[in-house]
Amino acid sequence: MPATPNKRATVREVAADAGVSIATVSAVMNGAAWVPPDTRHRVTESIRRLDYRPNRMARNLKLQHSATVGVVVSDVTNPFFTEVFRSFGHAVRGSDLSLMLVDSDQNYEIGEANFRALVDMRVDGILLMGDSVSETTVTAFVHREPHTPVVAVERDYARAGVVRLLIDSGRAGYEATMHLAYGGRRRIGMIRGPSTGPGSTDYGSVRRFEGYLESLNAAGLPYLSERVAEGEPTFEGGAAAMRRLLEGPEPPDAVFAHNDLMALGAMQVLREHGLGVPDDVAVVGFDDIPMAGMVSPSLSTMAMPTAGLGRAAAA
Amino acid sequence: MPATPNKRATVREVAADAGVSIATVSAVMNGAAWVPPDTRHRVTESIRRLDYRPNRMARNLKLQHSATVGVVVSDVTNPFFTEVFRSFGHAVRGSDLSLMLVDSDQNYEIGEANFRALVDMRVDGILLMGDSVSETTVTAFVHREPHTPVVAVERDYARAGVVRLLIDSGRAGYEATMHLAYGGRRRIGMIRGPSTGPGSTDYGSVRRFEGYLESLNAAGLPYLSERVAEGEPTFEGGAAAMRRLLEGPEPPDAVFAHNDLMALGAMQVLREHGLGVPDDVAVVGFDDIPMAGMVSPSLSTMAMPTAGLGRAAAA
DNA sequence: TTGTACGCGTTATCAC
DNA sequence: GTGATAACGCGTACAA
Repeated sequence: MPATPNKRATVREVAADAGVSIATVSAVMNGAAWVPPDTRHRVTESIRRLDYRPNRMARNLKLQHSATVGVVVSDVTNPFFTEVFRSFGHAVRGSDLSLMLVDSDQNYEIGEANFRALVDMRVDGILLMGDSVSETTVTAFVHREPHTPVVAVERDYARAGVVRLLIDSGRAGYEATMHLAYGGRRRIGMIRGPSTGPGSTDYGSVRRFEGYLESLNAAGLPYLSERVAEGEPTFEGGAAAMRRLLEGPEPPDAVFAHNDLMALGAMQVLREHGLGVPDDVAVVGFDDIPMAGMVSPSLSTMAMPTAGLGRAAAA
Repeated sequence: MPATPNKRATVREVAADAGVSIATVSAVMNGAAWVPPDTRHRVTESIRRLDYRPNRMARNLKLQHSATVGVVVSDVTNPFFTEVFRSFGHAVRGSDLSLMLVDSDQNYEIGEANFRALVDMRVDGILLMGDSVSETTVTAFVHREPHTPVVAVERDYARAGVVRLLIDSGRAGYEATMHLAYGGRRRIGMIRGPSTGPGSTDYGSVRRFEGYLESLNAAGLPYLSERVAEGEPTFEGGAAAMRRLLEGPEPPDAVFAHNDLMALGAMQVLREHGLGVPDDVAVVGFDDIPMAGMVSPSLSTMAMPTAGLGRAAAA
């Protein structure tokens, strides 16, 4: 281990130690080719000995950027989001920017704060997952800072200049429901995401529901409002919604859930009620999180992550 | 929406707009009590109109801190970690510091890079979850910067001055195994975490195994090395380990897994092999992630998160 | 080739 | 009460 001084070294100290000027040190740090080998070596040695690391705040301030892309996610607990985050990380591996994740805990207020914090920190890009920052905030930012790319997953910031990564939720919802209808199910219910508050403006939230409706119609099945329950896009939200569905006079024999987390919650409740899955009630999820493979039958959709997100990293 | 100039406003512009000096603007921003109401109002108005937001980089540079605590996690995909992260977030809610999560993707190199990035960014605290940054790195940092608290979850940085949050893994491992023995199981195997590379220095990794051994001994059961398989602390790691366990001449009739993710992976494999859980093979996990409630029988341990972590936030 | 002086946007410390 | 001004640490023209 080096001499470990009590205070962190600055360029100036390194320069003094190496007997050169700060300009030279900076040149060495940035790998300028025109520094004489012996000088370069002396500087490198001093850097090592003093364990010098450039102050990132000062550097960022000067350079006007942070070499960082911020990711704000509405629910860090949702495996789908962490999975996308992970593949996004793979996509930017190699480029020297780092990824920072902030969690909004399903809360608009926190989401906004997170977004602003990222902006104030001069991140070089922002990735939005789930619904936790308002359209007006994003629009205002994109308008002011057209140079920093903003990409949103499954969220349709219509009027803003943001890159949108969308699954064809309408079609997927249609097919999921159709799959159930072909399976002979007649009382197909749906557990949908929030239609108000955080999550309500998710692209998928409305699209998947629309797909469900269309499918019902195509299959000649009636739409009954008591067959649809909504809730937070979480395990608990799905469980609560399922409970409500079970309270009706004629409980569904199949359920299409907004996402896998909700589907899992629903299955939990069904099991508690002694109902067999899929014998008594079939359940179809959405997102294809790894955990989905653990339970009986669960539809797999979605295909975006890595590929589409790698593109976003380019900007 | 305000006038939205193309460039972000600085203190100077606000000062000019309000007809005061930058010192006054700064005073207003920081809520200094001695600014006359009318002046304060004029400044506030300018701030609003110009949509001024202090440059966080400059602020941090001056203040020598970031009002941020960094969390480096070895596997963002592990629900246990995100769950702890979430409760940590709850604990610091209210205080005005923000949480930033970086993922090491089960990789020492990335983990080190993440750690350094956080350090260079002058975070006010670091939370380490899982094993992805070496002891020497942490020790060096703590030695140099004794003022910034470092807390590690389930990782024993013995010689460093870091706050350690540990579950009594030895005891839990003992009890989990004992539970299986009482249930009449004789061929109790274990799927343990890595004994080398990332994860190998996890406190729990060695402790849980020790607990398993002690329990075996206490129950008068033999320890057979072919009953123990190790792997990465992931779903896939658990699955692969289970497969290896099944290849032996006398497969186990019960398995204690290092964590829930591995336990889930093991159950998946058992199901593939047509083995009943827990009839043919009982499985006990560790961590009590929400998903654990989805499957047949799964031990619940651990109790730390919010409480213990709130304490760390204080520093 | 190397040294120097200035700017990045804030905050804090004095004079006025 | 308010306004200059000096840091904070780094990058970089520009001058030597």
